[in-house]
This record gives sequence, structure tokens and C-alpha cells, in this order.
Amino acid sequence: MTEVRVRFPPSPTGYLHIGGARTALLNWLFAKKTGGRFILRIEDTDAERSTPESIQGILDGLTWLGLEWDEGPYFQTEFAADHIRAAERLIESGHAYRCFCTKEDLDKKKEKAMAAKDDIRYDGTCRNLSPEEIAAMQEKGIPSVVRFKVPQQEGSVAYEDKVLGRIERQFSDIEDFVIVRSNGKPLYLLCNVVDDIRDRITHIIRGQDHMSNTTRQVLLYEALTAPVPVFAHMPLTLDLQKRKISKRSHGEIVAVQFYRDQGFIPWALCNFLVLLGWNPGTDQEIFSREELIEAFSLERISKVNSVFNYRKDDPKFFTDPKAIAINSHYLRTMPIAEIGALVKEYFKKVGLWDDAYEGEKKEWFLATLDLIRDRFHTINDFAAAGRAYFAEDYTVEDKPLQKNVLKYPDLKQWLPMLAARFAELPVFDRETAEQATRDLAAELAIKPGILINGMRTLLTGQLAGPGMFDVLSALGRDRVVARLRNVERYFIMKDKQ
RNA sequence: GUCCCCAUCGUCUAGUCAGGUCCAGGACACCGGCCUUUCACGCCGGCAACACCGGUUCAAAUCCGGUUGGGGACGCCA
Repeated sequence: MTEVRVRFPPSPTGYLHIGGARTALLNWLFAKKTGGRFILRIEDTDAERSTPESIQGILDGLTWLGLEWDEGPYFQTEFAADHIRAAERLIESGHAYRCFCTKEDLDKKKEKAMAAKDDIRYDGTCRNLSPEEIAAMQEKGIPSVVRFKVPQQEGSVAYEDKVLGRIERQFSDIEDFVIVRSNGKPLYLLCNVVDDIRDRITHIIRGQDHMSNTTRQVLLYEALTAPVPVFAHMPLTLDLQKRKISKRSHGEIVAVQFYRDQGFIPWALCNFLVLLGWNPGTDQEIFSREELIEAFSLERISKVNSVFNYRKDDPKFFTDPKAIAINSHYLRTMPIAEIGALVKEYFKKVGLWDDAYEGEKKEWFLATLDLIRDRFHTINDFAAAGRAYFAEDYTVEDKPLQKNVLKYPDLKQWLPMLAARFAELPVFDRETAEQATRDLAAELAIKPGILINGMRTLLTGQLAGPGMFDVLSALGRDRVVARLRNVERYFIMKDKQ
């Protein structure tokens, strides 16, 4: 059996978007599953729109996702000679011809056909020019494109799609498509096939938006006497309005980089993406890499387009809720050391990192992450909602401040009293702190909840959080005492307003 | 307009090929309850779908035909 070879061929005209990432992921999975090779090829023949930044963005995106490639990146422009040679071969073998029609003429004809609700395809004007006519035109310096000569007889092209089944298209429904521009540069349809033949690609897994390309490309494979690879067209990802998601109309929300910036766990994003149009046939939805590779098969790719459930300006969900749910799941179930590594990377970026977190404070650091992670959805939350554990410049949110602190002016005295008791404790831990808190509440004849919730607000800035006495021991006596003594400033701030 | 693809809860989907075990299962979201000093986690429960019409059959989400709806492509872009 020949080795499976698949490829991901992005055009570097923007960032890597989640549709592209999903395509890459499925190809990567198939390669892993079959012991094949995953090839990265940058299709940069569109010189005007290709940029180095975009190439780097794609490489970074794939690397971040953990979709390592086995070969490449190859650059399509480096194989221009192959593409031109192939075009010449097709002309020589009678599978293609030069067309001297001008763009203007063609446009005019198309407009007319549109108006008349007629067929808008190329009418074949140059299909049967004699060698003499061609020579004469070329001598006069009239520019020409190269068109593929689609068989004119009755019949059809067909192939067996791994997900869609047999796909067939009549020759008469395909126009003589252009394969080389008038400036001599070959087009995608041809380059792509030539590259796939050279790279010995065995399976082409791509979106259904390529289906009409596929029938034309099958014709190209046959004309170039190359074996036709296996095709698998995956469903598209649409937005709530059922439109194809694109960077142009949806912006950053479809960029892999966005999820990285938001604090997603790379594999969690992959896990979410693979479920858009694929499922294992069981109830399992969370997969380790190994499990997913094991479970994956082309046959279980769905035929139905899926909707990326993202509501713009939804205050509660910044992206598809299921994506967030999957990310949260990983966040609270992954080994804490792995979370620690991700938090480290992020903390370094936002200036919250302390080398002691890998030295004498390592145990504390990981235990604290473990304590607070249940409520979080992304890695970034550790520096936002979880900021009070790692820095002094955390903000106290207004809602809990109103509800738990300002509502009880006596806390101005009570909390410093509590701080004093904490300071005098021989040992400061969960048990002794709780005892001290409850004792004070009893003496003051108030509900412990008033002290507890007031403390929570002041110490963490948050309305919600882990058990209060776990928080106290995580924060440590010094910070607790100092912050509690500072309660007055919040009342002063309030008075000023 | 032409060609191609598709059609199950709000969303992701199982079930369709081999019709009965499906008055349709799971997940997310939502709602309620338990737990909790708070919030979350967790657990328990609830809401919620076979696009429509015909046909085949003892029996159809499943097979066939049509209708409707949605998507994609129709570039000297990739």
C-alpha cells in the first residue's frame, strides 16, 4: 500500500482563520491516523495579495495549534517552471489551446448573456483556430490566455467522494476554463494540480466550496496522465445568517490568533473545531490527541454545513458557547502543571510573572491556580478575575463593593478589627482564620456572612470565588491583613463621588 | 440564470447505507432543584427537532419522487 500524503495549501492573503485551521486539522488527523505525511504548501502565486506577515501568521497559527507538518513549507512560486511546462504539455497534447479573446469582449458577451438570461460561459471562439491563424495572431503580438479544452462529446467527469459519494458533472456543463493568464502566469486550477502531482498527494481533504474546482481538476489529472487522488469534501462552516464565515465579513472572531489572544488552550480549540462537521459516532466529545487520532475517519465527516454559533456583541459569550465550554473543561481538568505552563507564558506577556513561581513559590503557585481554575473559562482569566492572587493592582468590582461592603458602613471598623486578630494569630491557616472570623462575628452579633463577603470583595475584588478560608490561606497573612486594614479607602472613594 | 451539494432540538450532532428496539439519544445554551457564607464546579430534573407533500410497505426520521428552504461554485483570485 502506498503511503498516504495529504497537504494543507493556504494562500497567504490574511491570517489563519478557523475554517482553514479546521481543514488543516482534518488533514493532519488523517495523516496521523494512517501513518502518512502532512505537507504544508504556501500557495503564494497571487503576488499582489500575498504577504510575508501572512505567511508567518499561518505558520505561527499552525504551530500554536500543535498541527506540525512533516514536509515543507513549500512555496508554490518556486515551482513556476513546473506549471508552465505542464501548460505547454497540455497544448502539445491537444488538451488546451490559446485564446485571443480580449477581456473586454468577453465581459461584453457575458453582460449580454446575463441580460438575456442565457448561458454565461465561454463560447469557444478560439477553440478551433488553425495553426496558421494562431501564428498570425502571435506575430501581431496579440496577447493570449491558455484554455483547457473540455471534451465536447456527450459524457461526464465523475469521482468517488469519500464523504459525498459519487459526484458527476456533464462535460457540457463545464466551460473551457483558463489555466494560464495572458501575462504567462498559470492559474490556481493548474498549479494546484501540478503541485499535488509532484508532491504525490494521495488524498485531498478540503471544503465543499471546492467542488466545482474538483471536477475541472479531475480533467486536468487525466489530461496530464496522472493518477487522480481521493477527494473528501468537508462541509462548510457558516455564520448565524448561514453565510460562509470569512475574515472579511467577520473579522477577528474567525482568526486563530484571536483565540490565542483570548487565552484559549490550543488543543481545546482543535477539539471544538473537529466537532464542527465530524463526530465519532459515540457520545464522546472530549478527546486527547491520541484518542482523536484513533477515533478519526474520513467516512464520519458530515455532509451538512454547520453553523458557528457566534452572536456579535453578546456580553456573555465572546465566541461560540460550545467552544468556551470545551475550553473551560480543559482548563479545569488538565494536569495543573500543564495549566501552569500556559499561565506562565501569559503572565510573562502581561508582566505578572515571578521566577519564584518556578522556584520556592512553585507549590503555592500551582495550588493557587488549582484553587481558582474551576470558575475560569480561559487562561487570561487568571490575570483578570484571578489578579488579586498575583498582584496588588487588582480592581474591586463595583457590584460586590456596593452589595458586600458599602452597604455595611460598620465594616470600616470591623474589617480592621478582624485584620488585627489575624495578625495576632500564632498560626494563620484555614482553620484558625475561620475560627477567628466566626468568633468576631459572634461577639459583634452579626452573621459571619457579612464579614466573609466583605472580605471576599476586598481581598479578591470579586463577587464570587473559592471558599473564603481557602482564599485566606492562599493569599497569606501579610496580604490579607494589609488589604483588610485598607478598607477605609473604599468608603472615602465613595464619599468623593 | 446555470451547475453541484445539503435538509433531525436555538446551536453542534447520534440514528438514515442494511425500515421495526426512536411517541427520536447525547452535548452546549437556557430554566428549575440540590450542594454552598458567595459564585462556580458537581449532581438531579425540565424545555426543545425528524422542512413539506405524495408514494412504497404490515411498519418510514430512515427507501423513492416532487415541492420548499439553505449553501456552494459559475474570476486572466486562491
